[in-house]
Amino acid sequence: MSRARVLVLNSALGPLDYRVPHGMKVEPGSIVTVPLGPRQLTGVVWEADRLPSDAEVGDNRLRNLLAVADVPPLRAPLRRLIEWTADYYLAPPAAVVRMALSSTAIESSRSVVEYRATDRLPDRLTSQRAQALERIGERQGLVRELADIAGVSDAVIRGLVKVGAIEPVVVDIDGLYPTPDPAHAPPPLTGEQSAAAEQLVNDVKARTFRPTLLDGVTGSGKTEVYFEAVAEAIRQGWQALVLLPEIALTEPFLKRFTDRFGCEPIAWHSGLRVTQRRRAWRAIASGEARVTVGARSALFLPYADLALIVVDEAHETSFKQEDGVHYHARDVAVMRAKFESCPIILASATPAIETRQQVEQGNYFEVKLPQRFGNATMPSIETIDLIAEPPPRGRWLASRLVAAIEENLVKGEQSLLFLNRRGYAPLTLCRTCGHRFQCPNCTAWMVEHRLTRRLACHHCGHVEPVPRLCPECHNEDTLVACGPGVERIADEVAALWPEARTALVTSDTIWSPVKAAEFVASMEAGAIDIVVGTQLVTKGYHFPNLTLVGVVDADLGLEGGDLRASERTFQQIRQVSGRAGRGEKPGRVFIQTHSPGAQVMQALITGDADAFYAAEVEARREAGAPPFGRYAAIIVSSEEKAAAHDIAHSIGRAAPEVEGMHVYGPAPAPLAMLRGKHRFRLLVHARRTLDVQDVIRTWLAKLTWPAKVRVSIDVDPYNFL
DNA sequence: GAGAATCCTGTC
DNA sequence: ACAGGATTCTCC
Repeated sequence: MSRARVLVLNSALGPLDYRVPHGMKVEPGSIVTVPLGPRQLTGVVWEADRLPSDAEVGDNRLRNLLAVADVPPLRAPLRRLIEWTADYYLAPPAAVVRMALSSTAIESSRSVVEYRATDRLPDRLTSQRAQALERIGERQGLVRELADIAGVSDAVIRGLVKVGAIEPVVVDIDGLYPTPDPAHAPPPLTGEQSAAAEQLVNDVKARTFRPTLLDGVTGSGKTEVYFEAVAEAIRQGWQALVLLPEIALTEPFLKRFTDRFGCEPIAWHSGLRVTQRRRAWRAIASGEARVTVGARSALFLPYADLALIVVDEAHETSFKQEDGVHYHARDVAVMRAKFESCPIILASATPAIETRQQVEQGNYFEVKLPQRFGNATMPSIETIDLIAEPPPRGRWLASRLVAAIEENLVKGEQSLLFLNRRGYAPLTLCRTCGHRFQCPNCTAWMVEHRLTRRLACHHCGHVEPVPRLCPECHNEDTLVACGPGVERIADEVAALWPEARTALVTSDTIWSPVKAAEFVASMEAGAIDIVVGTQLVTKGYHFPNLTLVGVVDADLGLEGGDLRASERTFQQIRQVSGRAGRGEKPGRVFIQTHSPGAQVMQALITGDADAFYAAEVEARREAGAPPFGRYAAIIVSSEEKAAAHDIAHSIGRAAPEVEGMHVYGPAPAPLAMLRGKHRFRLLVHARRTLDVQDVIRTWLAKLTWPAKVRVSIDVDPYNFL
């Protein structure tokens, strides 16, 4: 009799065995529907010897598989990647496999009914109906999606369908995507660029695992160079994947891609509608989707014939997933390339120390682009010592920076002010009694947002209106905002230059690819003089008329002092500096800091990245920090403080004595309370060669804890908060 | 992860 | 003895 081991999409469950009924054909990777008690679940058939089950179940107790999905089985390289990820990041395999399956993608129907407005208006146009029709406009989608867009209930939409103001449209989900044309508009490349491109193209042709760091200064044309490798994959009829760190970057990327290849690639991100997602998934699995661009999650899609992976802005820390499975997309991408036997390109102007180290050790190859494209030169960089020349009281821009912006306005060139802090002020307190507004769910101050007139917690999303009275001493109008956020800088800019056209760029104002596109368009049209923005503006954009960058508070990233603080500050400021002077005109950068003598600041001024990195690498080596040693965090959280505390301590007491490993804590995690849960953290530090995962696995396997306590493990943590 | 089964505890 | 609340077990 034929049995199948199935990895069901439920992290709490181990693998389950089923009987394969007569006439049904399954193989490892097949996506199946299985019965579980009274319910039905989706799962993936797996090699039984690779997924040991905790207790063998006899043949007589097996139930039949219900159905096999009409999509290609997950291929072996992806299955190995899922196993590797679960193993390395100490996550349940089911949680990883879930990232590979878009649950809606595997439904068997070939078409789906969407709805769109007609030009007929209903006889009875209620306010709800009017609102719905106005907000829906030209859009098309499922009833549920249209209702969301319109801010009305499903019933309103269904009512409009009934009276003919909205009509159904049958959408074929397997409709064809256009194929990008490698010969559409190849750009002229410099000698340096073509040499780099040729190397990468050859790697694609060879179709073997080969990781390459594409190390090019900002504005050196990295994208144009790796596009040649993408072009080769398309020419061969294979697939390519480009990973970007943020959705905000996809819009400009799509435009550049279209200019080069004549049509858009497949975009994969959280903002996709259900049908778009389903269609993209199926096209990727069938091999029809030739080039996919996406955020982290695109990494686990079931590519039929993947021949190239590009990780753009590979140094970005947002590639590290901070909830669910704590994976680092850059590292997992390398593993995927290994399992798929294809080249991978890590592109960055400021590569991470870990990546440089891999080059150093000969594990990764390196292709360098040291020159800016065309006549563009690197911007000049100077610091402004906030102690020697402080801004006027209640202001945040020093006079030298103000003067430079003034000059730029007169010349008709654009300026950018960078401050990596959303909102108006990071802390609000009462002048009379000293009361500080803290989030009720987290150990964090409430951040004032003047645009929305709210106090918001940036960790859990809790919002409350800004009160007029102090909740503590009930005095009126005694609340003061402490410190600047981007909104406050924008206020200062408006006060200094009331006639200047300014734009505020943060995740609060640019929350969709469409918004990003609007911003880019008005920048390019010259309709903006001064941009004030968070890290959202530090990368990816190319504005030739932007010639001045001011870093409002360069010390911000150094606070907290985790092991990557200096590196991150260097990368971030170097990236934002790279926005200046990308065209014909030279760029200038001003860095406001309290410690202009600090090594990071000196490295930024002189541009001597090598010396900075050498010093950082030495410091890491001495501390046994990554990449010379490893960390893993064990985070114990619970709504009950005592429960979290007790379990954390019993885990600490059970810590094994292992040569080359040390356990710190437990201690209250730096964010001792997050989203209403109390958190304690143990930090495991180990030498590089130790299999920490295995140690932690056996260590925790001996312990039990009640369901109200959650224990999560973060291997190679980035966020020490 | 959900529903059923079982275990605990306070109250009469 | 028994409600009813919390916890644990079972799904292949």
